[in-house]
Amino acid sequence: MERSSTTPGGSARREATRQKLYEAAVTLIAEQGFSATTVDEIAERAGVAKGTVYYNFASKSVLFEELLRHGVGLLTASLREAAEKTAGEGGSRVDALDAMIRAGLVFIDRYPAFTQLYVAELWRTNRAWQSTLMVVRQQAVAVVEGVLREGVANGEFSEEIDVPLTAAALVGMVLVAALDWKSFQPERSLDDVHAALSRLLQGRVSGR
Amino acid sequence: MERSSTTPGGSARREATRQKLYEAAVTLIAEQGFSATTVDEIAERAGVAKGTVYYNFASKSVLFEELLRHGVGLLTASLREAAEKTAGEGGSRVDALDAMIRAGLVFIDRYPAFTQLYVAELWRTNRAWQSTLMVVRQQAVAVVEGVLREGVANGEFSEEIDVPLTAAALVGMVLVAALDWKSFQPERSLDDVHAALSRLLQGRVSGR
DNA sequence: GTTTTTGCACTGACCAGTCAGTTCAAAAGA
DNA sequence: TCTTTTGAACTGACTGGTCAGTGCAAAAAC
Repeated sequence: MERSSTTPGGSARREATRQKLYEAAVTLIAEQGFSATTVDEIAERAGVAKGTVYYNFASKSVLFEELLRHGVGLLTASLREAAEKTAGEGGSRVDALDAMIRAGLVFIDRYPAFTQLYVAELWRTNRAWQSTLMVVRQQAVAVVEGVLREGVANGEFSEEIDVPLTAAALVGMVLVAALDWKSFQPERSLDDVHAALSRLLQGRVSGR
Repeated sequence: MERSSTTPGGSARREATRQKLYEAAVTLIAEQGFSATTVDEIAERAGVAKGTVYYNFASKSVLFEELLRHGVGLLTASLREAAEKTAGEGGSRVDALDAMIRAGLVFIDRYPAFTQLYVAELWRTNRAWQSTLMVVRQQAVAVVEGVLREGVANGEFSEEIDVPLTAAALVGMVLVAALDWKSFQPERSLDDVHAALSRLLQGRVSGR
């Protein structure tokens, strides 16, 4: 009997094949895009028969959709943790933003293929997983927006900032810088990249 | 007789059909991705026979590649113009960056579909048009890097900034903010968005 | 009279999804 | 302990459809 593919309660075996399929799919789709990646390729790279893909996921789209949910979930948790940690330590909201930048970089460092694929899909319209994507995106961005709002509330940030737009800009800054890092100067250290972005965040670009 | 599809010297008529094909392709590919978009669809939307597509372009890939070249060329020219104009007016390099942010926003406002498609392809590897894309990307980013270097040279920016990384981060900031603007709050004015990003650029976020 | 476009039939490769059958570990039965 | 049964998990050949690209004669545009 088939089981709903929305995760929980699967056997350990099943969960393991799912994981293998995610890993295979993420790199292939990051490189080639969703439509150019065949189910046969995914199965082959995962070391599994094609039928197994369909035993575990209702369709190619569903596999992809769950992959998105899974990945963005990890990112959101990581951002939230970074924000809460600095709050617990009594750090300023700028410190929280800085910690989140680092968390973002760590994530992208660990899952570059996922990040790539996420960016490639995010602003597309009319795709099957569009609504799923909106939901998870909003969860992640909301963490950044939350910190900005706290900063405005306690006077640390100007009341004139546009919270959603500034959040998007900050995310973009980290995203694009990190993807360029991974693509074009992968030998650089995370600390190095983090330092450059910190500087930009704190307006220590102009002046000396 | 077939003609090389690398543009110049085409008749006005031919150039017009090419343009129609670009416009049709850009929206379709932005929405669906390259592989999911069929040549038949492109031809239909352009109001042209399928054979005409192949009379004008050697293949689907070549059509797309020329589209990329064309679009990024427009962007680069626009950025360069913005940078040179403020230089001519004796503005500071921060002013130049600000003018380029505006130029970027204007571009994205006018060609949202192209921008979307460009972002979706930029960090992919192993695609046919990969090398073309690297070249045009570098042309555009180089304009930003140039302004940053001038700023460092004349003491306006810290010598410690990492030019390529900061350039990437700035591009990312504008790109993501603008795509979010177009996708989620399209009613806002360009000036509004520009003001928010200016503030961020000039470090007027923290403090009041 | 040359270039460009049209319309349309055709091909061959490719691919998402299906399904009848296999495997095997663990439960039930002896 | 050994045997049988069960069913979840997996397999891979197969199908039906799709799509990039071709070929070509006739029309339209220049």
